Parts: sequence; structure tokens; C-alpha cells
Amino acid sequence: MSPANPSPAGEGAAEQPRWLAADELDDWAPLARLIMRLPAALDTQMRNDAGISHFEYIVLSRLSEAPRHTLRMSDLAGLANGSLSRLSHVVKRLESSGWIRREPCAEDGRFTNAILTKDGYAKVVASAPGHVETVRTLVIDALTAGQLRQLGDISKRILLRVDAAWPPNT
Amino acid sequence: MSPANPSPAGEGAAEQPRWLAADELDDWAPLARLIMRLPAALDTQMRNDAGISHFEYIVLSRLSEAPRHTLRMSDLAGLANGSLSRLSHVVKRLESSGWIRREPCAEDGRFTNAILTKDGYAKVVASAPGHVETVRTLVIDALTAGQLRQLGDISKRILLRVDAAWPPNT
DNA sequence: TAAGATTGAGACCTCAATCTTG
DNA sequence: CAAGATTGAGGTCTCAATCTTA
Repeated sequence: MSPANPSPAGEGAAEQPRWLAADELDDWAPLARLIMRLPAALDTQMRNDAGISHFEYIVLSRLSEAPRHTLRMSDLAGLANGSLSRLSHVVKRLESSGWIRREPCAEDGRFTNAILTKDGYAKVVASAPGHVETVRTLVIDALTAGQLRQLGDISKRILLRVDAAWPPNT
Repeated sequence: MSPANPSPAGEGAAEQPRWLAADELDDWAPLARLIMRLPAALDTQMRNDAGISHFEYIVLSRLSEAPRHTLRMSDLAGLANGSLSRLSHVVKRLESSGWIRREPCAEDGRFTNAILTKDGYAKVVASAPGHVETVRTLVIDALTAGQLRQLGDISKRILLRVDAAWPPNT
């Protein structure tokens, strides 16, 4: 639906050169809608139930999985799928909430380490169940095991193209 | 990867109750990344090549497909997968660019019709090829015909759940 | 100088409150 | 009053410029 044919004259018929074949459009349109609606759904759930954005949750979550609950800002940005600038703004907020602290890397002062605090860890533990439940309800339980596997493979294929066209962290 | 297990003690091993099974996580993680990266890619392409946001393009595009190039604001919001408030802000900008005009519905003054102008139509026609090319490169050409079909089905299944949990336009 | 990181300005979106029409 | 639509405030993100360390 996204790249459908504009109708220049009076009515909605397709008099223009087709940009996507009708069947391609039928498959692309649901994905186009999904990538708008699913992020909004995850964000709404997290804001309503935990008072933080989905991205903030991801940042805390990545740190909670890391050795010593510590990651360099640039590595964290990559793991959280965000720009370094975006991460910097977000970490500033999370630091003022007492969930993260920052300190320069001891060996090389150019790096900044983000470190999850005790309170930050507690926040992840408290927020995770709601997030997991949402992912289960909206995605995992909506699909057969085979579809879920397919979806993983398909997503990876698309990501290869996306990362090639717009390399992350630039 | 999103809902992985936090590591409370020193290191990264999984001593916690699992929130998603490892194989579920392997399939969810690429999708989690995709829904963050693909919208950003589409937006970047449109901003760089056409000077408008992806959402603005979608709004113009939906109007270009509509009979008489006209849609009620609330209908347009649904077709563009955005809230009415978001649409209202965006249409104000597009109106000041001369690509859309608004007028109250003649039969029922409660409705507002958004109407694509001649310049707006030209803008869609000029912007569409770059968008379609991007969708082709990143998604369609990255997949087999079967995968594309699968992806459409899978997306629809997830959308049913998303729409049930957070109905659009509220 | 280059890489990592931060900052401020501007643009944009969300939410809640408000206005309007029937 | 209810539904459609708009508005302003506040928070967040992007982009480009800047700062810092090696």
C-alpha cells in the first residue's frame, strides 16, 4: 500500500505505471504497518507499566546482560540499535534517575563506561516481566514455531541490506 | 536479545529464570532490531532525497491514491498508521508547504477533508521512485517470493494482536 | 588528527485539554 | 453530550558543531 499508484485524473483506478506489483504490495503493506505499530505498542506498554520508554528499557536491559553490568557507550549504542547521540541523551536521563552511572575507562580515557547501578538492576528486573509478556502475547504466541523461525531468518536477511545501505553508528 | 536474562552476580552467565527460551530469543532479536532500523532507514532515505519525513510521504501518498485526492482527517490517520493528533500537526506543515489544503466537509461540518494540491501531487510523483527503489532493495529483493508471502502473512497475524491490545486511533 | 562522546538547537511526537459541530 | 479535530506544553530525537583524549 505504501508505494501504490497515484491517480492523477478524477478517480481511484490504476492508470499509472505500477511501482510495485499488486502481490508485492499485498505483502509489503502489512510489514509497513507493522514497523509503525509494533514499536509504538512496545513503547506504550513500557511507559504505562514502568514509566520508562522502550528504548530506555533496552539500554538498561543490555547493561544487565553485560559482564560487570558495564559497557562502553559506543558498544551500548550498537547493542541498543541507537545512535551514540541518542544514547548520550538517554543515559544522561537514566543517570539522573540513579539507574546508571558513567565513568571514563581507566585504561583509555577516550572511552566512557556506562555502569548499571543496584537501583538500575532492580528497575530492569521489575520491568522485564511486563515486556516479555507483551512480546509473547503480540509476537511469539501469534505465530507457529515454524513461522517464528522464518521470521527470524527473514529479518536477518533484510537487516543485512539495511546495514549495508546505512551502516549503524555513523 | 531484548528480554534476555540479567546477570545479577559477577558475570554474564545465565543464572536467572529464563524469560524467553534461547531459540525464541534468537528469532525475536532480529525482529526487534528490524523494527528499530527499518523505519529509520526509510526515514533517512526520504529526508535525504526528498526533504520530507517518511510519515509525510505516506500521508501525501495515501491522498494521491484516494478518489478526488481527498480524505477525511480521521480516515487519513488510520490509513497512514498515525494518531489524529500527529496527523493534524503534520498536515499543518504540509499545508504551509502548499501540498495539502483543508476544508470542512460540506455535508457534515464536523469532518475536515484533507485535499492534495497539484503541487502536492507533483511532490508524491517525484518522491515515489526513490521510496519504491528503497523498499525493493531493502525488502523485496532480499527475499524469495515465498519468504515475501510468508512475511505478509506473519505481519498480519502480529497486527491482529497489536490492534487488539492497543486499538488504533484512540 | 582521529575516534569517542557530549551538547544545544531545532524539529517532531505524545498527551491531555480544548474547541467545534451536530 | 459525543465525535472529529486542533492546540500547546513537555519530552525526545536528529543533526551538526564542539570538546576531549590519545
